[in-house]
Amino acid sequence: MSSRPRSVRIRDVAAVAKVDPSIVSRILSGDEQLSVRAETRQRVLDAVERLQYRPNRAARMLRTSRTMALGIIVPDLTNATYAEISRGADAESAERGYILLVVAGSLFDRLQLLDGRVDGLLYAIATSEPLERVRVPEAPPSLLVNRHEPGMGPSVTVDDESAAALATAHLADLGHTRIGHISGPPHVDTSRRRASGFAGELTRRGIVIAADLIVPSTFDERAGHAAATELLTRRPRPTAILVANTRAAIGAVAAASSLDISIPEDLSIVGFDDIPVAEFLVPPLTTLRRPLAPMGARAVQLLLELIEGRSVSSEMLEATSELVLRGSTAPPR
Amino acid sequence: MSSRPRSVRIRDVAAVAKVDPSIVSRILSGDEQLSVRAETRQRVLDAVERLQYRPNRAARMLRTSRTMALGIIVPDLTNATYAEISRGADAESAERGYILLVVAGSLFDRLQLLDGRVDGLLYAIATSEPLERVRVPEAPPSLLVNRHEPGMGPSVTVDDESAAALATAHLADLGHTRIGHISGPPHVDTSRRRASGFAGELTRRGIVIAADLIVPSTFDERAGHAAATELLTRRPRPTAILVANTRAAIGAVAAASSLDISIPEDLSIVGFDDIPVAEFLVPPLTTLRRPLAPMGARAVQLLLELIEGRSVSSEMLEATSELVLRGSTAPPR
DNA sequence: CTGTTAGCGCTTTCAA
DNA sequence: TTGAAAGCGCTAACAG
Repeated sequence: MSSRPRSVRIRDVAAVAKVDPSIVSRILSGDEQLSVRAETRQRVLDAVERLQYRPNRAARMLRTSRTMALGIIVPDLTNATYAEISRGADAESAERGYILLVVAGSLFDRLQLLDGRVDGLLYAIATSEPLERVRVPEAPPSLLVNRHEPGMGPSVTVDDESAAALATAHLADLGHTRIGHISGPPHVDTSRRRASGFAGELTRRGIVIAADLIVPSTFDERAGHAAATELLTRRPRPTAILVANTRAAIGAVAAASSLDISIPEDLSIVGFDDIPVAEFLVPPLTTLRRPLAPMGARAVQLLLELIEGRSVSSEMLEATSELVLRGSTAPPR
Repeated sequence: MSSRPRSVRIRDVAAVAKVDPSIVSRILSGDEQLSVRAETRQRVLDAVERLQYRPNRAARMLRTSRTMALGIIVPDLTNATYAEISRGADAESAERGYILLVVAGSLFDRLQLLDGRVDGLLYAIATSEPLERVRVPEAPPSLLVNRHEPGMGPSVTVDDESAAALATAHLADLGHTRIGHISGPPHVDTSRRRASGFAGELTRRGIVIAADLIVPSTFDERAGHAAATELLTRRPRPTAILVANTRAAIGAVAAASSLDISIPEDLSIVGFDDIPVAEFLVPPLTTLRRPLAPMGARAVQLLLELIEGRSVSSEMLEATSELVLRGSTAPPR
């Protein structure tokens, strides 16, 4: 039961350096206005070093009403897409002197516990989170990432529609005409933009879209498996599928295998988001590499604007998605 | 540039309820000692409700020297094993009134930014993080999870040795005698305990262990691919491989496929950790389901002990691992 | 059963 | 170029 040693306070440093605490404070926070003799500054720095002084975070927060932390809420930590978005957000946060805190789970549950710990919040929620409840009193400035929702405030997205069109064009170029789409939850705009890119490209090429070849799903393997099974029992069977998420695409590959359908001979598959596992599936998965990290980084920039009181409007990133060609796509046989 | 409205303070609530701020404070923090008239309590609660009062976190932290937050540092967010450990830790934290903050990256870089934001820290670092540097002044009470390191303070692990033995026994029972092991980094005790469980079980059965059938690797698909390629070009070739990590196992499956070796006919594979994707690989992967969430939960319990000043010793969980039989293992042909 | 008081450690405005 | 003073909002010991 060792009681922890009392920590070093700014006044201890001041005493050692023989200056006033306010001088120490201003030196340490890099106050531009301050003019101080080089020798005095050195004395202070030495004292800080010698005493191993670390400012008390709570006191600083109380005084400045700033936490210098940002949060990102993700539906679950298992999703590599969010991991990548977070990575970009994290790097940008660090750049700006903030720490990014990742919290998993439902937004609504977490808001109270997060209250007062962050200056702003990124919502990376592609799931069916009841977004209406987000506008609660304890919510700090916030920004939606990878999703846009009218009335929900500003957001950052990428051009999912063009990405879907790019993948669809690839499949059509290979000669596929009966192409299915396993889409995300229909109430999420990201899903709708992808579906519309898919349909638009087919229309542009004069390929008729069978309505029953678009099957909604969610973002995990099991749901992808179920959706693909449904799609692959349709007659005539699609010869290619664009899957709106790589985890679901993995499920789709498994479903094809259960049905003894070979990839890519009998079925081509393209998945959204080039997560690390994609390259090592059998066959390696052709994917759409969306600019996820840049999206996370941009989200932080905009959130910081918001925190500083400037108004911000929703943005779609200029950066485009790239098609990563691997073994899961081929001409129909 | 709208300046945010000044927030409601405890004294505002006190004024409305016509009591002293200290009464409000004690009612809200559930002070047992306090005896207060039911009617007074109600007046306070009503005022809190009406004013939408939320205590200022920084002030509370400053006063109590407690943040009521715990942190967990993971090497990267992409790893489903850590995600599962975090899930368990998160649930237990919530139970105890704490929030769990997840931070990705290198421990050493993050310590400063995390300083003062958490009461304790879980290190879920299976990588080659230079652990010596952990003992820096700004480190709060901490606990190692999924890894034990002498001199590094208390840890929580599970019985990896028995788990490895269990998987090895399964392979031997199927009739395999030439079994390889793709292990984790040799300087991590978790890897060594697995390798020792593997070797022990073979010895117990009188199976000779060829030293060149144990190949070290790290925890991702690419490394697993490389290690498996190495292993599968040995002659005579192993007919089964125990892989110390599921991401590496995925790489191993890919390597077998590149070499035209069929699973499970020509090669059986067992991976550590039953991550969601395992069930949907082709073939579905036989895995060891370690009690990851319980390990995370127990880690939080012990960390809380540590924070309360009690001394804690390293623990290995009683809960055992379970072998999840799927399609990647079969008798040798 | 309720109120008074002091102070956590810091930053910032103002004065010298 | 440096110092003095005030106060952020809360809790806890003590007093009544």
